[in-house]
Amino acid sequence: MKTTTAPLSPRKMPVQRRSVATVEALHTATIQVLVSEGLSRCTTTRVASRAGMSVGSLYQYYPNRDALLSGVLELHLTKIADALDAAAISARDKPVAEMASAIVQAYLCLKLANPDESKALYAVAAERDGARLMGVIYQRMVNAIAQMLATAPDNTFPDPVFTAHLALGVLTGPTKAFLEGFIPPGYTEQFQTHLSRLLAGYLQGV
Amino acid sequence: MKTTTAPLSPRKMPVQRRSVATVEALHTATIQVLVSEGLSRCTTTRVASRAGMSVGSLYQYYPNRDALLSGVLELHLTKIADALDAAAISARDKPVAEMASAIVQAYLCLKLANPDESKALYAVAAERDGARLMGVIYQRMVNAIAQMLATAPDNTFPDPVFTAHLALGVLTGPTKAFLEGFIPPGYTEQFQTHLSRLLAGYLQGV
Amino acid sequence: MKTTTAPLSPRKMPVQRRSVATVEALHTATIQVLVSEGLSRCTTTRVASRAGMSVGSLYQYYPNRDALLSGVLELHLTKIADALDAAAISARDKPVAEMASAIVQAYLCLKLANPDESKALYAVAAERDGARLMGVIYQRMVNAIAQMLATAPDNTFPDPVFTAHLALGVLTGPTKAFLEGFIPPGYTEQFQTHLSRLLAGYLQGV
Amino acid sequence: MKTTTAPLSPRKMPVQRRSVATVEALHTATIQVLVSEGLSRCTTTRVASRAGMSVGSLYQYYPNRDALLSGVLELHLTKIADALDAAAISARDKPVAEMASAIVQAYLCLKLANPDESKALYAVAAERDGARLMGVIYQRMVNAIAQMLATAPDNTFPDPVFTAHLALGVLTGPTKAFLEGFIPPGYTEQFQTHLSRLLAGYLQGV
DNA sequence: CATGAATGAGTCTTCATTCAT
DNA sequence: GATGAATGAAGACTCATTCAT
Repeated sequence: MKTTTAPLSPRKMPVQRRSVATVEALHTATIQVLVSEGLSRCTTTRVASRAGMSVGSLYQYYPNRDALLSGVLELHLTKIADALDAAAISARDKPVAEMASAIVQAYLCLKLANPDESKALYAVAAERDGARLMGVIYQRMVNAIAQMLATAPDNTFPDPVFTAHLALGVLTGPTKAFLEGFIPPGYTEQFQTHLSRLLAGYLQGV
Repeated sequence: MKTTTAPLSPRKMPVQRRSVATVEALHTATIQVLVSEGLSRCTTTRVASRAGMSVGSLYQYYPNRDALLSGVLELHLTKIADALDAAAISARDKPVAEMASAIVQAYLCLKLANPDESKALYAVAAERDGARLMGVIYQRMVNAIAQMLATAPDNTFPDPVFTAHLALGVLTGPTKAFLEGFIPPGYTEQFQTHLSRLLAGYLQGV
Repeated sequence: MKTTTAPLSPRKMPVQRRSVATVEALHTATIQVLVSEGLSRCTTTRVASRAGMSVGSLYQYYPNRDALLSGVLELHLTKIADALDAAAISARDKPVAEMASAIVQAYLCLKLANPDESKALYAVAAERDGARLMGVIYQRMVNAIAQMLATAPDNTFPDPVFTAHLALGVLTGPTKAFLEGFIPPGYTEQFQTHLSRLLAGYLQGV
Repeated sequence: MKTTTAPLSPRKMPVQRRSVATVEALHTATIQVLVSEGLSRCTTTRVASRAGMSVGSLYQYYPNRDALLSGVLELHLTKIADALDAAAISARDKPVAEMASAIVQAYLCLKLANPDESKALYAVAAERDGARLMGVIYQRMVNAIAQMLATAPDNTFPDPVFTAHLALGVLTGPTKAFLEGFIPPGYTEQFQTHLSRLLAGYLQGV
């Protein structure tokens, strides 16, 4: 499928290339099925056929349904953690207000970029395996934030990790409400502004 | 469901009593199974037998599995919304700092009282039907908060509903992290203090 | 299915009665499918439908396919071991020639009574789980024979267990050939006679 | 299968050499997989990869899974039948005691040489196709023994074929018990002696 | 009303086999 | 010829739901 015949090094790449394309197709299909049918009706067969392949092929790339779901979730969470990481590093030694808006921006930017994906994955993250994964990535993000906070020139945090926990919670909570559609989409602008302000306020006041 | 009619005729009492007890047993059992087996393995048979009855009896009280799950979730969410409602009403006309701690207190008090229940229900809330329900209750809570905010003597909110959205997000986000065990349980004390301060800071600064 | 409405104690028996009948139906069906389709095509669905029930019902009685197959095999082997046991006990203190014909008779009697069953189960016994089971029952039979041999008035066996092993092998080997149809069915008479004589000869000569 | 033509043209040699080697590799791999995974998990892919080749290549040598399994079984049985044949021919005109030990020796020698192989193939022989094959080879062996018996100088067999059947059964039964590990390996020595004596006794007494 | 056996649709997963490269 | 990805039929097993007792 999708035999993107590259002009360069046409020999060995195909294997890699096809794999990557296939995996991507599966990810996309998984999210589509998740969105359109919900987690419990997101079956391997359905995902495979939405991805334009047979079940058998799906199992060539993922050992089982959980692995597929976890894989998709992991990719999503990793992208966000990476972005947050990068933002947290860039914002080191900046005033806390800038730190706040840096991570809010990084987090929202990705989350709101693919709202469907984000929303669909909440259910996956809530299941057994998903929660485990969440925990791991969550810690990564907390650490990134904590380390950033420790460099703040205009404030000293007695317990940066704990503060980071709250900061991350402040990010995730309202964002989820936004993605679930509880907060009307018209508020997008304000949403980001307020979140930054809210977070900055907290960080300054600790 | 099955609103066994008014408590007028005393002859019906026993029946209703039994019903209520049974429904309660089912709720408890559901949560236990949810905790021990996870959502996907939370089957009607398992719930029924954990509740000490037969599947058939379960279906006397709930028309199907989804209704059972929704029922449990609804009860949980309603309790919280009620508590929040009450707190929001009590805190009217108080300074925003008091408002903040009032709703934080009300929310946390219930959520942390049955952490297992709360945690188990995240998965239920993430599925189709659960999300619908969440939306409804969420709006209730937002409204409660918004109306409270409108009475604040020390601040005027240009858009109380929007502010309420953020406020609620601030409550849910960190709390979820806490319940999932991402934030170590040792922080319980600090957690509530910081959450109140965080929220108060925001409400004062809007 | 097969509501053998007994006249006596109609209340609680049904559960037992139905179970027994159902299990029996499953055993019979299993053997029929084994005979007609072979082990690899002996699927749970096929067995269930041959037994006149749904797959689900089958799984109410056996946790999985292996358990079903093992169950059928076990019943078969146990019947034989029981018969052999009894024969071996009866033949204690008898001359070895009588011992020989006693166990040959007991073994053949059952094996040849249901040749289809016996034959069909060879494949089951050859698979993983079957072999384990075989080992257990085999030891039982060896012990029964060995203990019988130890009481022989006209011979002393230096190692009755080992002799019993060979004796049992002498029973199983030719019998299998017979059941598989390698030895023409016309020889039934002679078969038993020769087997007894063969065994007696060995036991006398040790 | 695929009887790669005679060794006349030397140009073909390499090809044939490769074929033979490949087939051998497949046989070995099949037995290894059989031993380690059991018959039902002995898949073409697994066998191929254990043999260091791709599934596709396997299908170059065998039209399907059954053919592979049958091929391996056939080779095994043929080796034994050949050995028995040879022994039976060599023992012609010898006293029955010598005949007995000749065929016992020939049979056991091969069977015990590769106990894993022998044991693994019992399951294959028990399935549909295997049983057919068994029948064919079994007849060959019976005939070989019968013809040998007919030349015995010290006994006259009224029905040499029938006697051969029993004789062969006496070989296979205890041997299987031995290979399955039911008879402790320590008895190897005695096993052969007793088997010979047992068989000789029978042949003399007919 | 309670019970729990029966049902069978629907899942996940495996594997023999093919065929484009 | 070799390769191994793709296919999809088929099998094991589960579970929501019903209904006879």
